[in-house]
Amino acid sequence: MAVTIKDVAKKAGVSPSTVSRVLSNHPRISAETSRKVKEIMDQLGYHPNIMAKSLVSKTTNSICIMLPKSAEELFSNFFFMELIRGIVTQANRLGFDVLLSSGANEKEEVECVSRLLNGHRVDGVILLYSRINDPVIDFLYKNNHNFVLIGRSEQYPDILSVDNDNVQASYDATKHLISLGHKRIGFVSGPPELVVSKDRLKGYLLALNDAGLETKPEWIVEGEFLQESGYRAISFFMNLPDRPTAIVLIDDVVSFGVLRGLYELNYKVPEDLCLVSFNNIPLAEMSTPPLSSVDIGIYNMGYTASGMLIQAIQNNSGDKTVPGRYIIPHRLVVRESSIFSVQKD
Amino acid sequence: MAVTIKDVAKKAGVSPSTVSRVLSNHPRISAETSRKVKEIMDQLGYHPNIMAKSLVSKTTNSICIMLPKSAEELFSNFFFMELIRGIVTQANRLGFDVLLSSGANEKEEVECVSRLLNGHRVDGVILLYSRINDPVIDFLYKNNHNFVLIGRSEQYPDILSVDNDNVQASYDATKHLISLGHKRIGFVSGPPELVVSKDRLKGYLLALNDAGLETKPEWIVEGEFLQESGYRAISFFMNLPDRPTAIVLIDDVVSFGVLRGLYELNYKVPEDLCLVSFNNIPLAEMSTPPLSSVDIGIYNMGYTASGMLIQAIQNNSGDKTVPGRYIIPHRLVVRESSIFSVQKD
DNA sequence: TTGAAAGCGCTAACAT
DNA sequence: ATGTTAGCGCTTTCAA
Repeated sequence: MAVTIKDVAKKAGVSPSTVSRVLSNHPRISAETSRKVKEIMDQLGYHPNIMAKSLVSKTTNSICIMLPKSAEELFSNFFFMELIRGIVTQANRLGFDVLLSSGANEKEEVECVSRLLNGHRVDGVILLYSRINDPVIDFLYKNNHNFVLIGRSEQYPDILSVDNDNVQASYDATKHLISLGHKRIGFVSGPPELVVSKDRLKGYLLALNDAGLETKPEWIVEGEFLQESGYRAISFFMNLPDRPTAIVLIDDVVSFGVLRGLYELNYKVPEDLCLVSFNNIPLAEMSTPPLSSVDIGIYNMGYTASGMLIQAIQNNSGDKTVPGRYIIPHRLVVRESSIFSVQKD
Repeated sequence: MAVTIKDVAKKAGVSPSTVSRVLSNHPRISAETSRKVKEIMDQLGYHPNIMAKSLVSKTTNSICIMLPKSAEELFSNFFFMELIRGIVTQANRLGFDVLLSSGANEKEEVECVSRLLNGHRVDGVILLYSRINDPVIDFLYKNNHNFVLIGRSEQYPDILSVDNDNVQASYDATKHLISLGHKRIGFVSGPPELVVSKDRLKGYLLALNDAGLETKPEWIVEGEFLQESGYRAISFFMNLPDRPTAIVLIDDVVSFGVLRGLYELNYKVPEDLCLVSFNNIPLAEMSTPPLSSVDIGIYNMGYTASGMLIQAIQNNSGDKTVPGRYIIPHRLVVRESSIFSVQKD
């Protein structure tokens, strides 16, 4: 049997409550007793039972990360790992543990957060994705749980969320290509049910409109956050009669597929086609040619989301002065994949 | 206040213990009461308090994943994300939650697992890495905790672990290059404190020896699981008077750095240098040229480790018939980066 | 088949 | 500054 607070109390000749006070650095405890109790504690190898503490304090000092139903299909792994690193780092710094969960589908996801939150297993949840019309968000919102979104919700614009200004980011990326003289610019998007796909598409269209450039439905293709998407998209694009001379891509990984496809078709980047994508993963710098990419501060998003959630949890019995929405700044990193200027035609 | 077992009991006109029995599918409970109680449960929106249950049952149905101190520096993110996916999937399937933790250094890591395990927060731990002389492993082993290692321990060969036969895998990769006629083969290793680096180096040397080929200290360089390592290594290799015509690399990501470096130096793969690396990440297939790589079944390793740990936890009060060590099979996937045969010289 | 009661390890009034 | 006491919500003998 593990050593409990009572064992420590007995051996130290004090009451259990005194030991408890020492544990939580209660102000009104004599330095002497504190020292003695602490000594006995590690003499006995005492470790507080976290479950017992949680039971009475009604707080778990834990948060939960919900992975999307099929992380492997939707996103580049890099994105998630980086987000998670940020979340875990900040949570640990603030004395919180992090639980990782996922469901096979939306129903399971709801059941999962419900079990965890209502079962007092965790104090709050971070969703790593923002889907349009998400039942998980509905559940969390309606039951007044603590949660923060990576991204944003269209239905509930005021909920806690950490996001980029994806419209602006995409606008910037597109603008960059326009400034190089490109007139025909394509867009490879992500899954349409994700808010981020929608926002980036919007920014792209806005930039073209502002520049008075033509937009064509066939210059926009939807895909996933996978190389295959880029690979497929490119054979489509390059066969168009009026093919784009540059494209904006939802994710660096998609660019890799494009690069591969272009190589096989014997096209050169940036001479035949300029590329700008999002996320700026480390590999972007090392590809041939190095990829222009919008750095969106993924780690920072995770870190910030984690801090926001924990602040919300701790403020919960007080005033609700937590800001609703936090925008992580983005930064376009121009590399070789987009340094080719188009000749006047 | 949340609804408790008592509220359900009162409303159903039974005792709390009956409700508890319904919850755990106790055999001796009438179908009628069970039905009625369950009805009341979701009528009231009852959710069992996981902490309270843990406190009395002395089991948490949770395991913990320890991330290495600086995941970002040591390994490709892909590797970890894939491992984690496997662990979480299997754990959830078996009704376990997964906690994610990390420490800034080895001391913090020990403190962390100690707090979690001794504090009855989790029932067991999975270590995602195998370092030589690891104090975390010491701690876990000496305190008789439930844990499994991804990799293996040299000090404690009998502990639960999931691993590849890395010596053989590296032997196979090297043998493949030898069979193409290469006589001068280099090796880019990982951090020397990792067991996996040691094992793969061993397999490489073994293959060269078995083939009666020369080995040279300058054909072996140590690095990290980063592109930069490959990038640096290659400028070193290519300046050697008797430079290798092929290299084995510890990780695909390192190969990407090599590819970039070779491109800048105006060398061609596989004509000037053949490459084989480990892990077979999705990008390996999409690089130019596609990379030959040893698939080590990362997801499977995580999945298996998770299952083993949970089995160990559940068997703990019974017989110790859990197998100590599980080897995940590997498979060399040959692609363009290594299809060039050397001419007889 | 069900109920009563004790207790898991801890905290937090309320005393002193 | 410290002790006493009463639970937190659940499971589990023991009795009925």
